[in-house]
Amino acid sequence: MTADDAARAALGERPRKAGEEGMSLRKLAVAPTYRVVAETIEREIMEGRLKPGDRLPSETALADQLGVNRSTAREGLRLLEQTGLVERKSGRRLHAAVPGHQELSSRASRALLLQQVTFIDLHQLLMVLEPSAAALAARAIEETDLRHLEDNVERTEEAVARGESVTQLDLEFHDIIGAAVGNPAWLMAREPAANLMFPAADPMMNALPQAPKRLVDAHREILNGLKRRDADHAELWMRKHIVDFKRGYELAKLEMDQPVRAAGLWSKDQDQ
Amino acid sequence: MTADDAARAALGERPRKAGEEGMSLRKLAVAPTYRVVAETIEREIMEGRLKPGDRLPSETALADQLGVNRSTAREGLRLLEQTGLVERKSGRRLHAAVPGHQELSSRASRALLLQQVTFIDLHQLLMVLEPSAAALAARAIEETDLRHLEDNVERTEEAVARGESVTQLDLEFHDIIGAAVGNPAWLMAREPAANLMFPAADPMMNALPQAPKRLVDAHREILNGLKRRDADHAELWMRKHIVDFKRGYELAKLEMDQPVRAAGLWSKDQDQ
DNA sequence: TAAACTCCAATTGTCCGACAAACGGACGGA
DNA sequence: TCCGTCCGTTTGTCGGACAATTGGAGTTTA
Repeated sequence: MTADDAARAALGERPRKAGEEGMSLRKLAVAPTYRVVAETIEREIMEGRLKPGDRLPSETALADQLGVNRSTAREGLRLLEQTGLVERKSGRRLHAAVPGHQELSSRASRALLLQQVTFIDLHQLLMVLEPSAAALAARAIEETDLRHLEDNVERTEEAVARGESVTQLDLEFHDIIGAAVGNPAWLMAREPAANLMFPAADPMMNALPQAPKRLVDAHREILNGLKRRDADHAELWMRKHIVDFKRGYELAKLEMDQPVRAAGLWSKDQDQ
Repeated sequence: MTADDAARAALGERPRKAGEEGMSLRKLAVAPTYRVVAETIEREIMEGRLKPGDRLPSETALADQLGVNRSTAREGLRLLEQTGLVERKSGRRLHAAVPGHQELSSRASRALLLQQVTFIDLHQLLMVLEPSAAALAARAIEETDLRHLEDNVERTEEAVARGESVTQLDLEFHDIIGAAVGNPAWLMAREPAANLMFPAADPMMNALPQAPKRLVDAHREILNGLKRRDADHAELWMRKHIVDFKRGYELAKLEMDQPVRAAGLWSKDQDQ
């Protein structure tokens, strides 16, 4: 019995010996052991036997339990590490975790880039999502988020006055509203597109002198709506605001149906 | 010079010797080499030096080029493998690839489950997305997709007649429309939620005898709208349809504000 | 000439063993 | 009780090894 077989036995699989007598063509579609390892641990987490926050066994212990070599176990852990199902607390030890929307949406954004998503695509989606987000947020938003927005708008005004770029602050403004909806699914739906579209508007801001001012005004109105819990007002101005993005893009004569290019922030998100 | 240092040198990093004289507190946040490997290859792909479909170097070649051990290179590859940036063509060899929305959205769905997303959350999002999808699809949908929808509706009618479950077909119907929008960002926004909500409606279908019939009727009307390129009609009926989901859930006295549980299809997507 | 077969080198999956560095605690002293 | 030191653990990385599988090159056959 090879160690390979031992591993599969321990994991509840069947050995994949090729030359057995009287066998009926088993052995198809046996996943590599490292993937079986990852799936095993994933199942432990998804089915609640490992709760978020729990420490995972050490690599050696894990390899031992599963009956595989430590290298193999490690490869399985790498798979999970990328998924976000396990994370490092304080450097070393691995803990089970629930994948945050950040990692997932940054990956999704990258995928969209590779899929040659266009400005129009992003705009089409956010044109639908953002106004509704504003309306929903008007009912659900908490005081602290309102303060964050207030603070954000003030900083944006200062940035405009100083002639600095406002894209980052713009992104932040919309993120806060997205989060204020209080719906994890909503966050996940909007974030990949938002992360690409708002930064993609940067060239437009540079080309049109009046654009940043219009942006702040719109943000201000949206914020007013939210503060008054006036869903219609917030939604209306959000819609105007998003429409403005496209109009600005046209005025600046930027190509809307070309694949968007990665904005500057795309190499720094590697660390997490 | 340890091999570790060699690796970092080859990868353009700086060594992380601890006891250098006159150093100014470097060495913080040096990522493990396997991650550097992954990021390096990822950059090759994102910046177009490795185009989708290209074969990656063999593990040994890769390890050699980067000056790291094969085991380390492998761990880096595992990270990418999960991301979907590399995939196996015909079993063995690795090729660069663009992550498909399927892998990403199944991961996202799993994350939503762990984040305790509720039926209300999912419904709130799809209530906004699906009607617009219908309207947009009415303008963009192609003949072949219309045929797929026609086929889908017929199969759904048969399933209803036979008293079989229609959830899978329902999901498929909405997926086709989502795809017909012709917007990768749209797909990514709706799919994670759709994959959870439509199956979550299964218990409701069982509890309410008239529900499947209403579902088919709505699908039929939506399809009619799409065929006539009548965006308003398609959107209207889609809205009714999605509203019905919630109403059905209420009638069936199912808990809408409890975390949705994984539907059956959650263990089969492991193979890809 | 095209299709089928054979065989080998290349590649992957897995294992074994080893070691330095960093971390986490236990332990003992102030 | 607080703090610094010491030691066992754990992780990151390396080297080498081997069986199974595969992609092709080269050869035979239809």
